Formats: sequence, C-alpha cells, structure tokens
Amino acid sequence: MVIDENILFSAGAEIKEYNPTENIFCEGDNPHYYYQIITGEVKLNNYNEEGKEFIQNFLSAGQSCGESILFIDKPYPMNAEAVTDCSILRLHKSTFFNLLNKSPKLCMEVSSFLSQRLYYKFIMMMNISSQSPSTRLKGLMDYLKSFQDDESPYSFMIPLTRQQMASLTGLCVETAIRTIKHMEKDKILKIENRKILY
DNA sequence: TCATTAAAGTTAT
DNA sequence: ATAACTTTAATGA
Repeated sequence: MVIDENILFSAGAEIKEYNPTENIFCEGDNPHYYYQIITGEVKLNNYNEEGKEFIQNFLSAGQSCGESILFIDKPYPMNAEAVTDCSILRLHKSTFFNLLNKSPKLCMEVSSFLSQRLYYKFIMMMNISSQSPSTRLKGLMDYLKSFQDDESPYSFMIPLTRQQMASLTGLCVETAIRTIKHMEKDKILKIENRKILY
C-alpha cells in the first residue's frame, strides 16, 4: 500500500470503477490526479508505429499509477489500461500535493514507492537491452519470483500469459513460446498444463 | 537468430 | 459461440 486509503478519503479522494480494457489515462493526456488501485489490475503500456504493444508494467491493489509524472509538467508518456474490473481511488493533484506538504511520512511513502518502480525499470532495462530472449525472460521471471519467500526451483507459478511475457520483454509471442520450451529442456523451468513453474 | 505470417488447436467468457 | 491465448511450421531479414 502506497498511502493509507483513509487518509486519501478524508482528503477528498473519490472512487472510480473501470471495466477491462478501459483507460485510466492515455499517452499525451495531462496528469491531474493521483491514482491508487483499491482492487483490480492495471497495465502501463505503449503502442509502437506498427501497433505492437509494449507493456511497461503491471500494477495491482495498493499500488499507485502515473504518480511519477505528477511531479513534472509533462503529459503522460504511456497509457494506463484496466486489465480486470478495477476500483481506483483518485485525488486531485493539488489536494495530493497539499497532503504531501503537511506530512513527511507520506512523502517518504511516495518516495519509497517511486524508488521501487525505478528499481524495476532499471532491472528490466538492463535485461531488455541487447540480450538473448532466454536472458530477457529469465530476468523477468527472476524479478517476479523475488517477491516470494520460497526460492526453491519450480515453486513459483508465473502469473502471466505468454503473450504478456512477450509484451513485457519486447519479444514476439512465438519467440517467447519457443524460448520457454527450450528453457524447459534446459531444466530452467517446468511447464504444467500450460502454466510456467519457475 | 528472430520476426512475421498463416493456420489450427485450446481455453475462457 | 466467440474471442483470446497457445502452438507449430514455413519463410525471409
């Protein structure tokens, strides 16, 4: 949880519901709100010239989205799209800044979240730049698995479709699938009824 | 080597 | 049923 929901509510936050594929904001929009996910899952993405999707990140309950751009005077460089039914809290930018001005604790919480996102971006950027498909996919899985305590092999079920994994690593689905098959041969992961265990 | 295209099988809604 | 996802194969950069 980035910020206690009660604090946000008492500051005047409102809840908005979104259906799958609905946009919370779009590339080019100007940021006006601080968003925090109550329930559901959101993805941040871009579409290239050919219309191919690149997923920047998946965000779920307790996380905020788009906050990184709130502090500068720039339009959003990506879209935020609901993946599942979502209930998202939003607080106007100015009210949000007032809150932060009054509370060093909230500033720290937001900074901490920002820091985490930056860390993820850095890890993923290292992976994606000029690496082999298996290294990219392994990097993604290592990151995802790092949040669970059990480090033993095959103990983590990747909560993503192959399509999503491909979009997160900049690969095409077919390459992702073939590479994953190859990684199974190499005992890097296991596949059980289409689910990837890592 | 990987992306792209096409075609077909599978799963979820 | 229909859409979304998974898989395989052929082709080309």
